[in-house]
Amino acid sequence: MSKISAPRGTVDTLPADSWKWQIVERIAREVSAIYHFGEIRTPVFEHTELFHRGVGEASDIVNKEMYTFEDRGGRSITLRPEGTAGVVRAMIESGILNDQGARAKVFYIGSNFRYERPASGRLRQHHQFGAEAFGVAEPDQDVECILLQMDFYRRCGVKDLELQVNSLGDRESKERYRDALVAFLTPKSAQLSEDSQRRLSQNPLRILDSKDPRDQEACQGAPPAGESLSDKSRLHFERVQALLKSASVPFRVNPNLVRGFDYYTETLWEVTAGGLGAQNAIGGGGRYDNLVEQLGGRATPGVGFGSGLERLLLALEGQGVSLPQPPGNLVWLISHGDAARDESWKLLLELRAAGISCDMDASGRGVKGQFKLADREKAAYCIVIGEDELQKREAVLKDSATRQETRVARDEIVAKLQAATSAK
RNA sequence: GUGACUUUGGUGUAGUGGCAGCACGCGGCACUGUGAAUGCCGCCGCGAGGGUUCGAUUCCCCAAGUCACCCCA
Repeated sequence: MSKISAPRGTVDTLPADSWKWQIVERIAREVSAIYHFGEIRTPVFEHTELFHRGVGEASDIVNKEMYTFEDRGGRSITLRPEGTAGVVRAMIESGILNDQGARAKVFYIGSNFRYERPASGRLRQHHQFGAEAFGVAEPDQDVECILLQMDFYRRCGVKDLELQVNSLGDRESKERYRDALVAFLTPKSAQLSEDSQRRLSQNPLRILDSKDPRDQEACQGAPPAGESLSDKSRLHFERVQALLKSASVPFRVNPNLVRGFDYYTETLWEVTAGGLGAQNAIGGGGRYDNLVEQLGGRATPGVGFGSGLERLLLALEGQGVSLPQPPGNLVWLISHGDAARDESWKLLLELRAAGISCDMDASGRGVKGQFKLADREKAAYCIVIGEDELQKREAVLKDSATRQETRVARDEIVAKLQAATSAK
């Protein structure tokens, strides 16, 4: 039979690595709780229209990267390419945002799907930790989200971070900026890259972000976003910066920072990390004050971020930072002879009933082989039972670290191991 | 989506148009009572696929991975 491989751009996470995911996810949940965000879980697939209306028709993600298919009932379904749209949909649908002045702070951990050309740090299924805060239009809320995100990185041990911030302003400021940019670039359209010539009508802000030297040349002297900001938007952005400073979070204002979703207004930000290569963004976010209304909810401001977990893990690896490996407290049962083996089996059940992680060989190896297995599985303790111990109603308890053996009465083994393994 | 490079046991590698070798690993035995020691024996592979050829691991296609662009997490 021929083998079947995992689909392109997907990976399996095996036990040798899954512990890292457990730690990172645990840190995400802990830091979210500290900032008082509650967990939300939404479907992995949604009606395609949600992303067309939410993420935006002009974005590359909606245009050419979505996994869209018709289900057996003839509905157009899309595997979510990002987390925010589904969260907003769920908040509206649940009625949480219906009350005047409603507020909610939620976080999520889950998969996103984009039809991309895979590379290191770029997969077709990737995972994000994200958070969204609804109902507060003040810049303080933007900064709380940024602080949550940066705190998450700090607790994971990521180094060499850079936070870039920018503001596109409210809807009117954004349109004013867009018009100014189109007016500036249209006379130069001939010297733009092919991609950017298309963007000029579709998504002109993206041209600023282009790395093509022709585009960068053409953008020289372009009107900065700040000039188009309304007074309110300018004050908003200034307070974001003031609050970041007062929280001692280093950042850089990047007037060319543009992000891939159409729904952003006012503040937007991106965080890059060293150790990643070309795909060096590990997370980004922004404010989206029109999105809830656009998706059929009562007009409610919102702000949030998404952070890639594969890239976080890659960055840690690239930086030589290792996550704190949880202490092993596995107990391995070793027996000599058939009667002792039966006794070990009974003890195994007792230990497990007492909540102790334990295992034993089931394939009839000799004592040496059983010790080898215990060693390979990194058992913290071994319990050895043979004829002698059986007769005396005892067992030998061996500490793997010190290799010291002590004889323990059969009736006291469970309690003794409970104390030993919980102490670790 | 564009271009370049890469792909050999579980891992790391050598090599060739006709016999695929090494190291680590894994299993057994020496050794039914102590783990990473020693010795012996053994196990596992040319990217699932297609083509050229008398014959392909080797050449071509395809696939997958990596890098840059692109995009973004």
